[in-house]
Amino acid sequence: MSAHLNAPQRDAIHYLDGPSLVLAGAGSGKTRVITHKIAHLINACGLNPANIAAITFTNKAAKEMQERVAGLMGGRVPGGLTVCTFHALGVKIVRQEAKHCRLKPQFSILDASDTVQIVADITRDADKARSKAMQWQISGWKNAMVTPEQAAQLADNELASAAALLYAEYERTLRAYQAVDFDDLISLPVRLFDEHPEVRERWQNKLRYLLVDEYQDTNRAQYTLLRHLAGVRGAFTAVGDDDQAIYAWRGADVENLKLLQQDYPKLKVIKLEQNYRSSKRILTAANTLIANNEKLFDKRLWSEHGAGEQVTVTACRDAEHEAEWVASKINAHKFEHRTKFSDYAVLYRGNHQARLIEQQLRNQKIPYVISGGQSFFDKAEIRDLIAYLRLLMNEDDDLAFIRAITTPRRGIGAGTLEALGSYAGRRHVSLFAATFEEGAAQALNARQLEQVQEFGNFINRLQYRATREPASRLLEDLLAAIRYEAWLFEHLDPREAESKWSNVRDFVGWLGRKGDEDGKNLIELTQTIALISMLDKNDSEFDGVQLATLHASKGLEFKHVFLVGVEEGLLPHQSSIDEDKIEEERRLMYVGITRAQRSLNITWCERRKAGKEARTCEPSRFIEEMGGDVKVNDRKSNVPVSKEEGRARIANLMAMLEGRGG
DNA sequence: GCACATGAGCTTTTT
DNA sequence: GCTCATGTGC
Repeated sequence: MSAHLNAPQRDAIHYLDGPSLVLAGAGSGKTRVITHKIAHLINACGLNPANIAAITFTNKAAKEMQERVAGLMGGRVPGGLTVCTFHALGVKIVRQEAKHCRLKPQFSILDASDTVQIVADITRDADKARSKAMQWQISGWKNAMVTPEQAAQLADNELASAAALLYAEYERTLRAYQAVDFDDLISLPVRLFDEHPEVRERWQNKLRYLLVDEYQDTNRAQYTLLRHLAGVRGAFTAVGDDDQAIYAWRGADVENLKLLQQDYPKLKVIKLEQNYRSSKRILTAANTLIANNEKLFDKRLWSEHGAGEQVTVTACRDAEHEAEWVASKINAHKFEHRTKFSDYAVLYRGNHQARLIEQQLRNQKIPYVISGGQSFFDKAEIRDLIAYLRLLMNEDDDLAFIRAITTPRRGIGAGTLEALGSYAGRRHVSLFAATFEEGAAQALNARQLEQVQEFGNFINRLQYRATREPASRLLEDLLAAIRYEAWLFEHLDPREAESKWSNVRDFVGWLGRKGDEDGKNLIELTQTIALISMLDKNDSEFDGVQLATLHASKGLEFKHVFLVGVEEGLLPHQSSIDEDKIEEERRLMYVGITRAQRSLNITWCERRKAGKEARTCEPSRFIEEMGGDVKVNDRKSNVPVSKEEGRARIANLMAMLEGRGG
């Protein structure tokens, strides 16, 4: 096993005398280092798996880490081993220590749109963009461990001052709902450990060795949490690459790399510079591009691979043609090289770009998977259902109460809710609790009271059953009781209702199976729902082209990569150009390039629709910065007229026939 | 007082 | 294309 490891990798794995930082270039085997180190700690050092935690930033990375650890450890993740995201670890801590955080263990986790709505509710401001900006500001403060009092001092513009005024009430509102936002999942444990040394010690003794993936993406709060957990022992390995820092917008600070050296003077720094992933031409393009950035640590990636295919740059007429070209190219390439669909990835800057790509892939009968998945939980029908689940778990969750009681419509509208809300506000109780108070009879008229209490009783009955019956049966009964399917078909056109209902079926089926597999009831499932992404389940088996944002692609690799929309204004994004944040965009491009093993195709559009108007685009400066060893495709051949498309269709058909025959 | 229909505006990246 | 915001009928 060790035979596959190079010298620096072995050093990184075997070094256990103190804190270490592994600077791992793209494709240099950093996941291999982390997973082998876990195996080493357990097998060679005799550490109990329950005392080890590997922390990642995304669910996807956590899942891959688990699979690879299992691969090293005889097919199973060792019992008790923690491999999860920062936020999932935060949830675990806050749930277990809920009373110290003044929360009940069944607190709700709010997502981005919930928190924006809370800000809007507090300000009674209909301007959603402004609410969003203020929530953004508050989130930034929380990530930087800035209190409401400090925020008031720091605020240097009108919006920030307004947000500072809101901040404290925002926090009070969350607590009143017995809810936390994503930022709390990090900052609450930090505060907990600040205030309760004995709790901190307990966790330090539980998690005796920490491995942190993508360290360059930690924000201040996450770093503080890491320090609390690592304590003076400093038993941790942080793995990161400053060239792949792409989360500054979320408060990540590459300075944390420097800070680590300051705070742990004995920090052992190990560099991994041999790239195992990409052919030389791709690696050279990546190196040449990233050389345009100021470097924090000097690092030079090299590879033993051959030169490989030339990187291609293709200009397309517009985004439709771009998508069409990519789809045709995949079909043709697959036929020619006898590859699998899952060997291909299409990467893009923004989620909205996925739509056109999806359309074209469907047109050309190419199977695909979209990673990211968050958007699935953002769909109205899924949020409807989650509102019920959240309410079952935590009846103080007023946001969930309002959404559930009004969806589907059951004769309760704004008027009723306003009356109930103002009564609940006077009594300082949740909407749900107010429903059953005697005083509610004065606040509401007889019909309103009856309807509201009927709903309350309905929820109570479900709650009673939720801890006693299998999740799948309860979900079925819930859907039947609220007549969700009928409601969808009554007020939407059949196609839309069909699609929404099918999403609901997917979600319910998935949740039910998960409950049965893990032996969890509905309440327990709901506790983790905000943090998991459902699309994690099927990607290993399914043969489809991978669609992902550049951010979501980090940590993954593909034989053949298509990087689309590489234009000024998109990559680098206009807002980054305006704010002079080009370097992070360049790193994003670097991440995209370094995903590719064998071939890299870059496309850009001469015209792109921005809202209604189509506007003329320039190729991204990054294309030039990659150096001259690229093949620029002739523009005429890129307009996929019927000939190209026809050829692709035939190729596709033949591939299908071939598959059927043997 | 409530539900439904139409229209406008918006899209950077994630937990 | 998809959500939210506002106006009209029951």
